[in-house]
Amino acid sequence: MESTQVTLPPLTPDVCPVTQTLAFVGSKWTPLVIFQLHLGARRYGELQRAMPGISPKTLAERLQSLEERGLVTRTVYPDKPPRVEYALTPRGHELGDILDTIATWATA
Amino acid sequence: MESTQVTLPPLTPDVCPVTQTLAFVGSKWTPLVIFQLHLGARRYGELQRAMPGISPKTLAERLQSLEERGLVTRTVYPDKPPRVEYALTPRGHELGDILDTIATWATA
DNA sequence: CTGCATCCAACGAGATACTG
DNA sequence: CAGTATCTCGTTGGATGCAG
Repeated sequence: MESTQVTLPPLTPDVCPVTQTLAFVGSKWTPLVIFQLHLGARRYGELQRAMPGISPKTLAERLQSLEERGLVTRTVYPDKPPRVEYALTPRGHELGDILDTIATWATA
Repeated sequence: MESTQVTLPPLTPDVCPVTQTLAFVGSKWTPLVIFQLHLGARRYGELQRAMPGISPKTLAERLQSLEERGLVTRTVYPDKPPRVEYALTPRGHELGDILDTIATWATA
């Protein structure tokens, strides 16, 4: 082969899949949310307590974005009081693995 | 082994190496700059032409940040007119490889 | 050619209070 | 418990003009 065939993106940020991915996971708190869920399913309140300083608004936003992108599932158990559990999808765990790689690189 | 040993980060964004890395590469145009340099050394003007729409200010900012973090080298050839060449360091190429991985994941 | 200085508009994210 | 609604502020990045 002549080049390593990585589906070379067009050169504007809006249409580059890598740029879009990184802009998304680069938003504040997102990596930590993924890390938490990579360890296992978590409830809303657990996540909030695990990440001191995150606002409810931001946490909800992150979880919704992740759900829209098919990276997490949201499961509602109609208990009383209500219980909602978040978990990574297989594709979300793949991303979690990539974050692990970055962690290794960043701390080397 | 019991867990995959990834030096679990503290749970606030400011001190998480992964968060810092992703916030940085997630800034606009940065992935594309790295991509370009991952293919080979480039001059300032070449980069600007390769990425239509990037402003000189932003390009300069990105290159300086990358240099400060030890990911690119800046070489000045005292020609007339002046010529400046940018290239990835070994560590920069490692990051480039990670971006390739993300590209594969993102386009799968 | 390779940048730096300035000004400005847009977006992201925190604080806080309130609801199903 | 699990969010939503506002409001506000800081930062990012684009446009432009000037300098070495």
